Amino acid sequence: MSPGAPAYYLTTPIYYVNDSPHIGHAYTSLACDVLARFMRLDGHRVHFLTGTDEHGQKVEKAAAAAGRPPKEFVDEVSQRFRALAQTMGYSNDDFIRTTEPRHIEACQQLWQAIKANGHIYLGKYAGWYSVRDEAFYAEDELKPGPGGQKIAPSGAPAEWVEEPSYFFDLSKWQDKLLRFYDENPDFIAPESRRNEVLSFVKGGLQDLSVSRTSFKWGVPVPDDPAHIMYVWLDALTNYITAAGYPDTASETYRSFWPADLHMVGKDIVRFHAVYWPAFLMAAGVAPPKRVFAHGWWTNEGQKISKSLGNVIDPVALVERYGLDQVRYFLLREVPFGNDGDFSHGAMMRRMNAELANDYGNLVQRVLSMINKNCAARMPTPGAYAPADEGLISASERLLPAMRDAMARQQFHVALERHGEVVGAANRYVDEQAPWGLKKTDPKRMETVLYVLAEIIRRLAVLSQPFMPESSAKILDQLGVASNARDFARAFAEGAGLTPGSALPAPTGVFPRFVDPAA
RNA sequence: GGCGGGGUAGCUCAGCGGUAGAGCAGGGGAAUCAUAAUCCCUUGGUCGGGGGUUCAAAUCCCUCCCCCGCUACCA
Repeated sequence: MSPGAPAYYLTTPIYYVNDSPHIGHAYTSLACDVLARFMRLDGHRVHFLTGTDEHGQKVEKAAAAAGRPPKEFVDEVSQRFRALAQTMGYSNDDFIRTTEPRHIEACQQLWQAIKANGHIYLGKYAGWYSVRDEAFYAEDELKPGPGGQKIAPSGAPAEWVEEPSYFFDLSKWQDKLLRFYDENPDFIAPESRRNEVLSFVKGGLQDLSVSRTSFKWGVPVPDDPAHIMYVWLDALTNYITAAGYPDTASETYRSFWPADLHMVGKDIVRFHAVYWPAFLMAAGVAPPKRVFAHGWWTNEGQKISKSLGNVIDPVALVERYGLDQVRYFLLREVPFGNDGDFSHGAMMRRMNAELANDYGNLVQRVLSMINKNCAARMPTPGAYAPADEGLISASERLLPAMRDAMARQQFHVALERHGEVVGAANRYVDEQAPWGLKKTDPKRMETVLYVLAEIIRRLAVLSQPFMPESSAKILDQLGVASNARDFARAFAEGAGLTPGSALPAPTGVFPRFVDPAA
């Protein structure tokens, strides 16, 4: 990638090490991975970041329960997320851990910048706390219990506690945030989430407690090590840590910050779209360009929960259906941003109808005709007929169409456009009936098969971000050089397939799923 | 309660002032190169209920009924 190429920085949230990796994690990272691959192929210098959030009381307790020092404990459990990245084929450029020195330094520097600007003050954090739930509750959430006790919604007793805490003066940021949203209408997507954030901020903001003294496992507050930084100030900072902060003069920082996109689940929009830009503005750091909040999955129509025991393990899906098939399904099935339902039936329909029957079979029927009728060599085209031109031009319009969809994170639209060209190509095969031309007009047959091979080349180039392995197999079978698969080269003048070049025997790329139960 | 989104064919959804659309599922046919894949045609809806505006309303207004999200400091 040339040094002058435009930079593109995108992030997943850092995943809490105490969780087991599930489909939610896989989904967020997958969306980023596909976008990262797309942008790389489209000539960008991409920095794709993911990682783990390793601090907090729960981790401290879990480590203690396991009888291990916290650091040793997180070294082990964070490995599960790196393994997931491996299994799912993610192309992240960095994997950040909040326990790394670079991150601790960045957090403390950011804290000092915010404090130096007068936005952090020492106060007292007071509230109704339930030890059993490890959570604070608002007055109106509590019910009166026996003996004047306050009872939390969970049924656990709550007690009034006070502890010294540093506060961030979030209450002063309402107007600035609203102006920021107004000036950056694309900052929060989709629209529905933007509305929610706007109404939340318009409703008024309270100062935010940003330190704790009740546990130790976290980033120490500069000049007051009795406090550790609380939750989001620590976690969110990872995005600038990985860009090189506090070294704002570094090449990395100047290229990649502000980030182009923070991909998040809908449950954590507020932290990313309200607190984070406020923290950064308070420190004099530019806020990110965009936050996209995607939806959640249900399992066969059921809400997913640990207690129901219907958590979806992405690794098991990949073993059952195949990596590219799962990648395709997750991004094709649901308008990105909406909630979606994962079901075996839907998975099977997509992978059989759209991948095996439409796309895979298109490739297979064309390659085997070439193999059998053109002596396993790329056919030589004659002059193009209007039908040929029509199909070629449809494939040329596909890149800009997909680029536009990807810029808006509308993965399903990108795949839909791709599928439309697959459909057009299948219709073209039937209309041209090259098997009939074999006897009547072999020159024409060669032209038709060449046009089809060209269309397949472009389709495979464009499906690489979504289905890297399968697309590579197709491009290999067409004899496309591995350095000719980026968009600029693949769509350049004269980038077409070489007539007469020898081709390997075709092998199927998208197997049909046969249900053993059926 | 407040704010926001939604209720359209069996399913998932698009349409948002001009006499109802797509994909899948269902039915019929063509073709036979191919992973029994492909292609063509087709059944199917009083567009949540009621009222109103308009020459004309899924589409605008009013009202009622349902569903979902947000309504702050576990991540």
